[in-house]
Amino acid sequence: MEVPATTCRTGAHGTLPFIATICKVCKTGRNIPHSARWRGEDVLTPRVKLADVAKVVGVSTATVSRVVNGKPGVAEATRTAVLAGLETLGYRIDDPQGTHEGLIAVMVPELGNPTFGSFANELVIQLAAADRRMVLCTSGPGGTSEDQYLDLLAGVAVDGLISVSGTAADTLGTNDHYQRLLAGGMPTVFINAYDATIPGAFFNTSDAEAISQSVGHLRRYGHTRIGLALGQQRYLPAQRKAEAFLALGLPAESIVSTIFSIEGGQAAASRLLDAGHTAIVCGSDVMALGAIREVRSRGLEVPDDISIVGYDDSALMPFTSPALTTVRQPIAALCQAAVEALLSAMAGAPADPAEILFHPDLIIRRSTGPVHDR
Amino acid sequence: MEVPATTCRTGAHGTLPFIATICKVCKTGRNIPHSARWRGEDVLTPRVKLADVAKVVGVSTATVSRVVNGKPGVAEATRTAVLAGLETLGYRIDDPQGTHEGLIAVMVPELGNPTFGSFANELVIQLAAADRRMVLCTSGPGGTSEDQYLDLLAGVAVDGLISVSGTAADTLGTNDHYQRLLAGGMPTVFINAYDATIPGAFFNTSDAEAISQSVGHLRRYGHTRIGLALGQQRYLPAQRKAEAFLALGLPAESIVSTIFSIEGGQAAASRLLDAGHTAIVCGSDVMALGAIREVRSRGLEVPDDISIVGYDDSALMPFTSPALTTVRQPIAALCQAAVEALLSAMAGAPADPAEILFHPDLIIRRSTGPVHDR
DNA sequence: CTGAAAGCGCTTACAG
DNA sequence: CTGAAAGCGCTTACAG
Repeated sequence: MEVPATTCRTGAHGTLPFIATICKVCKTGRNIPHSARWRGEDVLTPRVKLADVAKVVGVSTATVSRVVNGKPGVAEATRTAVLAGLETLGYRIDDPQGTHEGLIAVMVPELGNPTFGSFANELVIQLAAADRRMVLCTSGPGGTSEDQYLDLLAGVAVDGLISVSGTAADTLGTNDHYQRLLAGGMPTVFINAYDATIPGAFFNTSDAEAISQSVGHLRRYGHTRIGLALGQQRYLPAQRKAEAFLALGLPAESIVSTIFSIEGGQAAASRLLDAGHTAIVCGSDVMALGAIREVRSRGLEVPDDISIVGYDDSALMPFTSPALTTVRQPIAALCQAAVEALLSAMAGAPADPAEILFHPDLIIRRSTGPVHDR
Repeated sequence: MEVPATTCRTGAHGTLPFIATICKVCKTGRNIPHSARWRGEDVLTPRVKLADVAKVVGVSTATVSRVVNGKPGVAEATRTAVLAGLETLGYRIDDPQGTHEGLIAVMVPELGNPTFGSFANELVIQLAAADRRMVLCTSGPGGTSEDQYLDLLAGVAVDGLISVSGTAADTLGTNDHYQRLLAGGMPTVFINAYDATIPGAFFNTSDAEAISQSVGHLRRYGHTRIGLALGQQRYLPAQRKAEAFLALGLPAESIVSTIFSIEGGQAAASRLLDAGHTAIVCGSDVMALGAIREVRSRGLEVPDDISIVGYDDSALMPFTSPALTTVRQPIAALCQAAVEALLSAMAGAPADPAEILFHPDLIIRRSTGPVHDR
């Protein structure tokens, strides 16, 4: 099998680094696509023509053409014979968009946070049940950006998009890519994001509810100096949690924004502990683990000295030390609603721009307890 | 924008459930692909023809054709003018394979196990550094099967494949799909799998080394009744760990195979504890957490009564109760080697079928301790 | 229902 | 280096 030259179609823009790459200058691929090779097509033997099939079956090319294109006015017997001929000769229909089975793309931030893995898992299952295939686009720091993925999707046969905690949750920055995709009619649905300028369907866990459950639980244990450790303030869930926190009569000084990671949780906890808080509500379970680490690094104990509440109820949280009290996102319900909305959008239903809030559940484990004055 | 009818091209096989689905009977899509809509093409206005461009630029269709196809023998000035004309009129080249930028597909089992999330994260980063885009195919129970994904890949523009702990690690069952892809020249690379009948490159963590480190550590603590809790025996890593275990002089009765999950770990531990073992080496961290749960459910403590060793050193294991002693897979090194091999295969380097073993590290935390006779 | 033939969009020797 | 013209594979009125 001959390896085709690795230049773009024009041949004018130098050699391309890899086979089947498109040329950055003219956006054109090579003449013989590399993918044709592993599809098992022999690029050297000419492909089957309509005329070949017509000759074998003993009909005109017109008739074969009609069958291939599903035009009416072909006797059933003839159609069957032609279909058989197409099959045996291996005639391939030229589909510029790439014939495919309604592939769904799912955008998720980095998979380091197990919650996003759970969303992905739940979505494959739900989509598989609807006989859909899903492909995951993970961005994450150091990886491919969400915008790069969205550009990519324009060149790949994708029929629907589910975005989980994506840039549409980022209150800074524009969502041009999503705007363009939606304007073009790409069925799209969002989980844990909201952008009023995007006419999409948004399915979110209620941050207000999560905060009120967490704070209520701590107050019942007698805590009054309650801190809130959040990730980047530019993300909507962080903003909403902060608002809900203030709405409960707690002071703005008790809110610390760092980043959504173990280190971020530890840093936020450090400042909140310095300020004399006896309980900390965290923006994610991962941050909560960082907060616990900070408490212990000071020779204190959770929950004897300090209570910690997480958010997400991600996998394995029952096994942490101590088992984490946290607010469970209703992942299955969220995914089910999102998939349903996506499928109906794909079926042509008119877009119904709205935000639907889902109620979380407080899962009480061992990281919270009665206040203990220090 | 008109929504096209949702029937296949032949129109003879009933209505398709969704727009842009292919017909199960004739494998044909509809006439107007749905994807054309969100790409912003107006399906109702005819597309730009070569002749249109020729007229505007003031050359013959032959010249435009030459430029589009990169044929030689066009004056540079003419070529530039034509390229400009193509651009302004928005002429689109019909690329049946879908022009794309060398997309890489990564197959991973379910993301419930954080280790697979870590592999995915590491691979996006490494591929992004090489200016490659990656798309994740998660199988997992209840989801889309690996074989379904592999079939799908034949219809999508994918230029390379990395399979992590896939069916090629399954010693039962055939790997026809991989065989076909590889035979067709699809650049493919495997992580944590091995199938001698596949002429691919395999990058694996040494199971023998992992077991010998774990057992050695426990023996140093005085344990002699050491059990091994594994997942399905059909998977190669389970088989290899069992072999290594026996090679260390430990009895076959001390090996229990269940499944790779918390429940599997718990069930295996239950049988091993009944048989009087004082330490259990597990096939994954997730199984180890199940084993710890079983120990505790019997009123015993880890590591005071029973020592537990995990495998993977997945995310968050330092935060479990107790922090898990485990064997760390060298994920970064494994991914780096796999990506390098894949890129060179994509660049046309001859396939180099071989298995390369990577050495793991024992991470000693708090779930292991001196033997304590019961 | 079917085919001969005209037509369409693109490519490619051939002539200059 | 460029265009007129023949050719290719497919589609589509039109005639029967």
